[in-house]
Amino acid sequence: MSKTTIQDIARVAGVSKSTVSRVLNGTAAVNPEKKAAVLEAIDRLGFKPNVIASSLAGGRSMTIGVVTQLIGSPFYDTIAQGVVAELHDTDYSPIFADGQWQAAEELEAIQALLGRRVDGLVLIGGSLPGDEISDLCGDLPTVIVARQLSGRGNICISMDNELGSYQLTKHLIDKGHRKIAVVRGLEHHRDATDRFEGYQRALRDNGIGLDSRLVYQGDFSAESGMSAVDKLLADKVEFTAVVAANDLTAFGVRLALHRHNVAVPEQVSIVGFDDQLETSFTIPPLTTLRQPAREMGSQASKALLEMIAGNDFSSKVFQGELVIRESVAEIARQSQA
Amino acid sequence: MSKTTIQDIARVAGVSKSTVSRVLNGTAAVNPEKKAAVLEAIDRLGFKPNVIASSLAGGRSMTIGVVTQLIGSPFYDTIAQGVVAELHDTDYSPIFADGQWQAAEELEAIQALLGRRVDGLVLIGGSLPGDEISDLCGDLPTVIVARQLSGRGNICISMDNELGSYQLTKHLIDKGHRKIAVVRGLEHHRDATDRFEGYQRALRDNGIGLDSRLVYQGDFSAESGMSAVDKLLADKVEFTAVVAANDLTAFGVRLALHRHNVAVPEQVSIVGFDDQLETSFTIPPLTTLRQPAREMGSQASKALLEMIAGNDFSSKVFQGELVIRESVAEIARQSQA
DNA sequence: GCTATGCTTGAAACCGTTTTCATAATAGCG
DNA sequence: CGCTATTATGAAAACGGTTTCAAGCATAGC
Repeated sequence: MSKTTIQDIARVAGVSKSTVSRVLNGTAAVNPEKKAAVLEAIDRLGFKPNVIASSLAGGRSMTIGVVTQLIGSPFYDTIAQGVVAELHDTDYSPIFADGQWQAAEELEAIQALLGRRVDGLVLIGGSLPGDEISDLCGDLPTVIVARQLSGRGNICISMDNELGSYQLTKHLIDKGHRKIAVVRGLEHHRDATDRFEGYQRALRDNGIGLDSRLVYQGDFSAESGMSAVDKLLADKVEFTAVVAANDLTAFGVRLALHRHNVAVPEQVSIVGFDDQLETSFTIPPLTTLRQPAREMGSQASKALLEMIAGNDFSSKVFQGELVIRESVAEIARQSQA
Repeated sequence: MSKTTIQDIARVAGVSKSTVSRVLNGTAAVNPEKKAAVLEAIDRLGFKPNVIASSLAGGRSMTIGVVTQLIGSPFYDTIAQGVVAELHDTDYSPIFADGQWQAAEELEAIQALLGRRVDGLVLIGGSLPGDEISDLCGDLPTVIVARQLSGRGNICISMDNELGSYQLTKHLIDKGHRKIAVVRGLEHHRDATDRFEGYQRALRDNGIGLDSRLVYQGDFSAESGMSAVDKLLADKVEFTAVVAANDLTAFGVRLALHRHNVAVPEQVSIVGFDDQLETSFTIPPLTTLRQPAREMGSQASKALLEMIAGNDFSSKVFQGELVIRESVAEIARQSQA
């Protein structure tokens, strides 16, 4: 909390403010002696430049706006961490605002950030329409993570959810499964619908018809996984595997199965989506699809930095990685749950 | 990204900058007609005040520094969410900097934040000595969360880890357990040592001697939980329960036990610490101690806001809540694992 | 020895607000 | 109706830097 200003340094070092500013930013050569004097004054007075003043004068706030959707999901949290981590040894600081998965809140969050004159914006998830984003942000460097937006010129760092889910389902099919239940994620959530598409495509590609009794509308929660199993069992629909909307849902599925005394993976196989930390330690360890969340976050920051530097950057879609653990069993062609 | 300034508004509305500023902040009464004119101009030109300029002039940055320890722990993440959430509809924005659980980094993070002239600081966890913090922050409102610091005048929002662990261990003892293993958390980490203290006190209070073969030095990871069990079993030391440093460690313990075919809770009981989300869905659902992480975060913000407003605030220590699920079984006095 | 060139340097303008201060106008009061 | 107390308002001075501009000075070139 130094009350000393650049002016004080100038006086002590016997130079002008301009010169102090120049040694501070290295924007021009200064006489070594004067430079030394300035440096020594800075050190002696414990001077810390006021970033705010420098922002105002320089026209750049050296700050990056991050809008999150605070839902407490490990996936989104990890992305945010990647974003922050990548900014770590730059001169930019991340400043947060929450959108709460509601378009209105998100808009407000972005506007607040704009008011703070952030030099760039990273949007993690969210539900605001793409062109509204473009309108708001204008030519401000903006990156959207964990969301694919076809809108005009939006840069997105996203995941191929369809493919991931396809791979997962395909894996099950390869292991001999035919009656594969699915617990869908939140209705109208793009990730959820994409994943469901992948599930369907895998079925189609392998000549398996879509059985509507096997699809359950969940919401990414563990509870929805439990309900799905309860219903499946109550309705006496046969299934040998379930693809869950995400890992958390898979946890619910697994517990419900346990409650009903059906063995995993002997009687029913399960696959998740995300590869969150705990997933290696469930019983049995869960086969799932790893999303490179942290890397997506750091890519977003990198992209933003590039754009701020004037270079351009194009969207990037990551592919997940199938991580095979022990929740899927191979079954003989005609066995059932 | 409005390039329009308060000056433009003034011109359009036919008043002076001062008047515009006054209607913006309500700092003084202005003629209703002029006020209307100003408001209409603001609306028409889509004017958004430049927060940076206002910070510089006003001497307050309207920003709160948050230093995190990005370790990807759900507990700390949730605290951060609480902090952000509580700031949500104030005019303050949180600005993050990461300390990475290293004193040097933490110091740097705080200094960066100070350079940005934050109006308050919340430190989540961390390892910087208390008086160094006091030195750095001077009279800047500062709140430390998830850490107890006896230093001069530091405000802390913390958890009684000792008590929590005591309760957990006591619960086990009440259920008839006597040979209770413990997997300790990260060495030298205050939370870990406090929890170990609680474990010891519960033992002592119930006339049970401390058996060093039952204590394993872990590091809060799931892996350390697994190793602990492996070692216990390899050494053939008898135990009927294990208190894990946290939930994640408990997951590891549980999996290792499964690998060795020991039934939970029939043969061995487990308790965790944290009550993270997934904990309700493990097999069996884990008995643990709930830490009010989100609430701690929001309390921190509240405290800070109070302090900024000039009111004072005193430290607060939360008590966890024992949440009993199914990972602990009652055992007859002499049965063993 | 004199001018052209380049490098340092300080003065001053500027960034977009808030806030103080003085002034003009209005209201209150006897 | 005159005088004071109050209120509304604008001009101008901060806030703490960056940046433009012109001038000073030394060196190099011829």
